[in-house]
Amino acid sequence: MEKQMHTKYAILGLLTIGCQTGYSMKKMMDGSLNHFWKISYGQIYPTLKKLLDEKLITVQEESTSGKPDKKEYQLTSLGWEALKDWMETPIQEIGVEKNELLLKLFFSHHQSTEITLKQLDHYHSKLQERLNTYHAIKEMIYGTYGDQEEAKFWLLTLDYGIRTTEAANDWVMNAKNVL
Amino acid sequence: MEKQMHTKYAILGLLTIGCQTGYSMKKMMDGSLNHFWKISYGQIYPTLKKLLDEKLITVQEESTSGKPDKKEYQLTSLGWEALKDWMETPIQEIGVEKNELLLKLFFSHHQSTEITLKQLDHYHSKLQERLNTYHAIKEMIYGTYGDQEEAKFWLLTLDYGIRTTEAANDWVMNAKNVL
DNA sequence: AGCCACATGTAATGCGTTACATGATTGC
DNA sequence: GCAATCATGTAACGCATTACATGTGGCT
Repeated sequence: MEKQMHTKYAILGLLTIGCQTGYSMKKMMDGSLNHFWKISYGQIYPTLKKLLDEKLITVQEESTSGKPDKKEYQLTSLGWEALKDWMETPIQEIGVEKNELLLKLFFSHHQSTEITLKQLDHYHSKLQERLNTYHAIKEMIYGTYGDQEEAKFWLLTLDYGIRTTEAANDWVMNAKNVL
Repeated sequence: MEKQMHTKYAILGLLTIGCQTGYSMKKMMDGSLNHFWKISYGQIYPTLKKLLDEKLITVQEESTSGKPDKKEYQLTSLGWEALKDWMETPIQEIGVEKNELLLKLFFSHHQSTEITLKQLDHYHSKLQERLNTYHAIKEMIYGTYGDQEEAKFWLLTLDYGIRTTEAANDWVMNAKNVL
């Protein structure tokens, strides 16, 4: 198996939840997976081409009447197998998120406490923004997909974001007291 | 200012806390900043060269007697200024950490609950490992740097890791019950 | 003799973003 | 008429990792 190629499996996965075009994959990512995954067209289209080469997907070009070209992709049985294998494989390691605020804090000894507190406050407001976004997505999922079985899993991933962000918030509060 | 170039400021910062060689910078990163930042020699040495060009640092080559070449870098006043500016600039956005477990969970509707639970258990053990590492680093910092003023900030960054990892752990426990 | 820690560096490669380029359909 | 949404795609660039290449000093 390749090194990373998570993008590949992300796309295979998206094909199983109703995203059949590159465009709709991007939309889904931006709308509902944005808190733990991102993808750009610069990855999507070349990857789709690659997946075709590997026979993991097939395509049906729709050029019905005047409509623009639209390519609808489907998983092949090979594709399903590849996805299943990946889904069952335990993750090798938890990624390290680079955190610019922590990097700054790490070197903050040279700096006035006042400025450090300002940075923490600013970070707190960013976290708060993020929490608001998460709650908005949650409502959206309830509204738009509430009846679908998949929604359970989608809400779980959101809950992860909410809990860890709240923990970060608690940390900020404590850090401000310690300084 | 350049797009990202966080690496540049990470190196400037490391120069202020006693890491004067590329080698010791890497060691410090691996030992104490590993939970929120990583760096490789492939970045360090080219970046040091660049910082020299920009006159943000200077170098003293030590070739005393038979010893191997060793380059000790120092911040110039320009370098201090650049670092200070960066330290005071509020971060533009909180990074999105790609989370492979969440990606898998997002598509788990097609999969047996048994396998999903296995994935969660495995993730839990990874989180636990990470927590152990964090506590070990905490002890190390107390022991090695406990008297230095910087230690306060270093322990705060660790506390961030501990709190968010514990929150992730709580989430796993809850997710297992929900499934 | 062999291994580990110290120490520096480059080249190939991988992964991803950004900016660009194009064009139809729908709704105001 | 104009903006937004739908829709596909590429080229240049940036950032970082990995593997390679080299060498000393000290300890066992």
